[in-house]
Amino acid sequence: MKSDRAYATLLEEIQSGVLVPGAPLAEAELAARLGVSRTPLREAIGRLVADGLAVQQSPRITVVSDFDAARVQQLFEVRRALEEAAARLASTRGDAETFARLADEFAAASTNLENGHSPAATADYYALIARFDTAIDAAVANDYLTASLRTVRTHLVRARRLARHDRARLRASAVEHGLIANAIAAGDADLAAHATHIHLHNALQGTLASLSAHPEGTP
Amino acid sequence: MKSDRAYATLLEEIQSGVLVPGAPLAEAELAARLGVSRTPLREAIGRLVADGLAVQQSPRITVVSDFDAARVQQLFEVRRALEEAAARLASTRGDAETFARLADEFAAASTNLENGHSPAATADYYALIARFDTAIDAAVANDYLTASLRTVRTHLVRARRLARHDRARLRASAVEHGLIANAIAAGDADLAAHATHIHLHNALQGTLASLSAHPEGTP
DNA sequence: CGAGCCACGAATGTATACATTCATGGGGTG
DNA sequence: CACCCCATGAATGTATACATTCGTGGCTCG
Repeated sequence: MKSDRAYATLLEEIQSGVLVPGAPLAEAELAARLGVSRTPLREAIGRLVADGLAVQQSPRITVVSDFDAARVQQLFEVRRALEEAAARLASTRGDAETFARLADEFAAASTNLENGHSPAATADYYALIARFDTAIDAAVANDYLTASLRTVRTHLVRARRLARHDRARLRASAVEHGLIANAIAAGDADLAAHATHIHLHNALQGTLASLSAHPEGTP
Repeated sequence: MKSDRAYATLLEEIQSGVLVPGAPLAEAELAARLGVSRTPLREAIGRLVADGLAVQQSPRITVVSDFDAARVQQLFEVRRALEEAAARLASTRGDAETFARLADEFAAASTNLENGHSPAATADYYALIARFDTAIDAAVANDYLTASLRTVRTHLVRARRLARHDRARLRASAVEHGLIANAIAAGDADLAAHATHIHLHNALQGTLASLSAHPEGTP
């Protein structure tokens, strides 16, 4: 459907920063630019508002939602709550084999990220995280939790772009994910939850540090 | 706006059970019944889908989402994660005076629910809970958490309707809420989180018990 | 007699025309 | 000269007309 394509395009533009926070989402202009009529475009904007990626600034003006360091902290408060719960539930319900294999992949990714600047290594790593997230969702088998996590992950993409983690942080992240995956594979809910807590603490610290280092610059 | 009214009406009908799980949301029929054209009605249905109250069963058929005991358990898993986190954050950030006063109101509600069958007492109690939720949201000051909790609360209304708690359960609930409010007022995050955990455990048990007692009957 | 295919219809998806509201700017008046 | 009011327009909100797709029913052929 055209409304799906319009939503996907606008989502990508917001996540990638083409549409910056505060940018107005004017129907006529976007409809012309995306080559659809206003009807499917309105539907796309409605979904963005439901996601929290856009907000109705005034009754007639919809803009891209704000996203700064304070918002990142708020996002991680929710992320901690949901991912710790998910890690606990996955430990009880998940398939040990699946998560043991993912732990191995995280170990491999950790060493792979050590070698020089393979430009694809970063993308590969994020793809691995996406597969890990999918495995968590499947293990937890809770539509409400999956839906809430989907929203968090959608916003998280914006945080990743702002932060631009260095290679060292990514390598540490891989190790931390390996710990979580192993804990889930072992069925140790407390360990999985605590490992998740540690990981999110480090991820938040790294993100905030990167944010204050390059507030909006390009280096 | 007409789309807002259509959304509010359909939301109310799903929450109250007029529209049962699996009921198809046909655009033409609903548009005629609600007295709006298909455009704002489509927007309303889109919002229901975003809330998870409706699902696209097939590419062309949207129905009211399922809701049974298993779903209630899933919902409470998310609710536990979010409300425990919210209780902790409110303990740190909340205004002690506000929550001390709410604790008093819960105490009063508890005794008020003891006296005979004042039919308005139940409605008053749910209104008090709504004010408590609002106070939590204000104290936490986290848009992402508030948004996630809003979704949970929306679904929770369906659970309440299925369960039809007895007076004793409501009285116990008031006492439990009083404990949470006092813990937040005292700034004791652990106590608030644990009191929330206990409350949600009891609320889930009560709901599931009521559900298995009257699976769908009218007594 | 059964199975498969075609045609028709009813539904959704999209585009566009119409209504409405809010903002802005210009003109008039105090 | 400044302030207020009204008019004009550009935006959104709504209705409707058009396009498209999927399902169903009946007909035909094996």
